[in-house]
Amino acid sequence: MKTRSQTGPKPLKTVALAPRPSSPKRRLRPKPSGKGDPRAPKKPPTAFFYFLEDFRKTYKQENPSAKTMREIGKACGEKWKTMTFEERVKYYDIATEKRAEFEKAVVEYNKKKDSGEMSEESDVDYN
DNA sequence: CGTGTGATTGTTGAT
DNA sequence: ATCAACAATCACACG
Repeated sequence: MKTRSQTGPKPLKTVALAPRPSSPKRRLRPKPSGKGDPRAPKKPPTAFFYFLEDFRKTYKQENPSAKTMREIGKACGEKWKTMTFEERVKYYDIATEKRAEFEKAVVEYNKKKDSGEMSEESDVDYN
């Protein structure tokens, strides 16, 4: 948290890493110009991400020289589609549980706000 | 030195 | 119903 304005936004995208046949800039991330809630529950990883977590380990073992997620991501996505529903269901189940927990966290998060942490910057821990 | 970018799909909120 | 944004992660580029 610091130097965000100091460093300034870097819209410079050096694509020298990987050639993009077509750059479908899918989603740009507009920076929250407003404020971010420090205790706002973030979205839980999707089933795909859990698969990634497991896949990364395997990929690293077979390819210790694995560069980064970008390469793994593609490999994962390709394999993910080849996986049968039964195999994917395993990860869906995990994600589903996490989502339930996530929703619960949101409720508590709202409670804290109701507690009195509405807009004062007091660093009091209500834990 | 710090941070933004890119790539993957799934989930969710908003309109 | 449909779009857009964000979730983890890591090498690399830029100021």
